[in-house]
Amino acid sequence: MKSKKTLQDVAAAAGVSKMTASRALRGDKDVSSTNIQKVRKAAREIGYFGNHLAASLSSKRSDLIGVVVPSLSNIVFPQVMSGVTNALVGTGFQPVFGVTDYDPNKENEILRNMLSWRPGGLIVTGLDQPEETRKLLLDADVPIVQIMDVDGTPVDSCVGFSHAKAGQDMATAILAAGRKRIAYAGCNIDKDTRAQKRRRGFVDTLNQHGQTLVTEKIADGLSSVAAGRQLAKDLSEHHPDLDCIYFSNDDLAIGGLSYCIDAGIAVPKTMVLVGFNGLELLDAFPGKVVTSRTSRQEIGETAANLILASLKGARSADPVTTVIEPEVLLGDLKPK
Amino acid sequence: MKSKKTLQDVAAAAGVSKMTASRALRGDKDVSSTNIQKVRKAAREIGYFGNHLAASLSSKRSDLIGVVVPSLSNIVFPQVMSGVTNALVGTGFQPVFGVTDYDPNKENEILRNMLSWRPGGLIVTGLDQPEETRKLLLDADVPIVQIMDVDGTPVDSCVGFSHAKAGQDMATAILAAGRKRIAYAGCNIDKDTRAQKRRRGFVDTLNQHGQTLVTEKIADGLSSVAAGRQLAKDLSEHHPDLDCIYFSNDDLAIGGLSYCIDAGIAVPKTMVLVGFNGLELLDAFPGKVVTSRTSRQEIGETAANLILASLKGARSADPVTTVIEPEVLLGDLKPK
DNA sequence: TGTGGTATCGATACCGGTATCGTGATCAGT
DNA sequence: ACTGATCACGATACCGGTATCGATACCACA
Repeated sequence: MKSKKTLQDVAAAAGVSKMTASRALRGDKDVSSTNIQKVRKAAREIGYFGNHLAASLSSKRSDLIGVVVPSLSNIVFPQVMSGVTNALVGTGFQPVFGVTDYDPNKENEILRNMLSWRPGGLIVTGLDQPEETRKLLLDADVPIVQIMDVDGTPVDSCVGFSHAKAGQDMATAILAAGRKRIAYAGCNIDKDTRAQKRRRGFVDTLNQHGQTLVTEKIADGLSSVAAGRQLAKDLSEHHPDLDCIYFSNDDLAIGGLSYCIDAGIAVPKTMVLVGFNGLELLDAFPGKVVTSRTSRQEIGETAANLILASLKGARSADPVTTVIEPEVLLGDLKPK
Repeated sequence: MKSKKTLQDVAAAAGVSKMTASRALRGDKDVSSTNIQKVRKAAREIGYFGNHLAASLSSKRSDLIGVVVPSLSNIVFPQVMSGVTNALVGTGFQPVFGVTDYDPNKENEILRNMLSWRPGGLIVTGLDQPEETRKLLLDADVPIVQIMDVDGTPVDSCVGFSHAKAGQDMATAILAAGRKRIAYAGCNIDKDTRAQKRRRGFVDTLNQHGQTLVTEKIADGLSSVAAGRQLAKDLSEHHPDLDCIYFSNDDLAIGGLSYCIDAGIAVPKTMVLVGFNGLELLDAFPGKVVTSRTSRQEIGETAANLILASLKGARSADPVTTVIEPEVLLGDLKPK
């Protein structure tokens, strides 16, 4: 049992040629049912499982789909990955995940590495890759789907939504609710370009209505509930007259909510807390946090399906951009 | 730029043989510094990146580390994956993730698939694989680390903690706090064997102290905040005299907390809510939920490092079992 | 000058599959 | 019985690298 079994061993055990064994195991045509049985039996008995390395090298294609996400510290990207995985189940394709930590250099390195495995396709988060990485993708000659954003020029296909618009829509909703003393609270701002786009959309819309942010505060490190709690504390202590905090995501907003609850600040009456993503977690606080619900699973599934379609369609299908619009959830916040 | 560049192309461009180019790019010995420069330059200029398929096939080893987790719907396993990724950064090894959805058949299939890529090592969640899968792993001849559990017999090495003991410890703590009317609330019970082990440890310890569960309730589907909220509602409506609910994890417990807050039930005074994992999310509710803090990142990192050590040590190192004990966090619960 | 050692390189043989094409056998139709 | 088509199968040539070993050049030293 120790020695690696090769197709040759299976063939020998089944009394046929390597080629026939190969065909039989892959369900190719041109094999008699007798031999199919024999080969399958032999493979099972000697404990054979294929060698994807050799198979992919020989056939010049692999059934790997590379998926590159910036972070695992927040449930959002695991959910995207989950969507990809679901869409790929039963197709014979297997996802391979890479994590960039929002580092463009690491992203480039990961993509190079993935491409060297000759994947069937690539799913990459975001549209804002540096020029060098972009070129890498353009030259790659595999279907590529960029996800989670549509504000920019995709390399190939694209599934997501406009963060700029999400920020604008939220600002409109907040203004409609009559809020005037608004702060921004974020994390990791220079690295997460999508959060930046939301912020910009939000601020621009405020400005267009003659308003400005009262203040803003950016915490170091990754977003977390604890960071949000601290941000809310700092902001409301320095600016007791705030009536709304726009957080860069739900994790922070929930931290803010936890602070407000403890500090006896009425939410959303006295203070509106705005997040982003619409995490299921918010079910624990019905109506409290204003947010935009994004469909992470659906984005992952759609991206994977685009890859599959493009792979099935032999020649590279035309690039598609699919927008999966977030839904603004106002919760208990009633427009005046 | 379109045509795939091969090592041969690089060699030609650099005016050396394929073999010299190969050595130069891998930093092997026996290459003059002149040629190293020439080859590197040529590779950069024609946009060459290697072919891991060919390299791994030829060298009979790949730098892939397979990581199999049961779920992505909860932040716990992404954090483990994150730990693995961190430990692997800069080592030249790349993690490949698979998700089983707690389905043993899917797990077997994923493992077969991974093994067919001849990975350098395998990290697998849990010790309770069916016999057939266990045999697959035993015959695999790659370093294997099973994680998140130590209650059982590992195939090779193992990193985690005893869920039975975690359940026992928690029961001891709850009894010490004087709680007598205790319910169990879980999800997905038949599939998550580790949650089962905790439950059993918990119940056994209650019994040893002459107590029994007042009731228990299992929700269908995956654990979630919403499910926990509903479980808490059902349990406390049917059993108004409960003074403690032992949830199978923190997600459910937080849902329970959210119900209690809305229902005006004092936590932990009137009702003790117990979870498991010690998610960072609990920072939003300081002191409210009793839980056991597990070190997911650390488990992932340790597992990856074990694989690396075993790979570096040429011959398979002796199996190691590393216990990373969870810490019981009682929060505001004071023993009477 | 002869000898041995070291540094550098290339020819060749694989790694374990798959693509391709050719061969013999079987069978229907005339 | 002969022809052409279809079926089943195997021999052979790769896929794009790496391992191995032998060849060459250069140098130190006897």
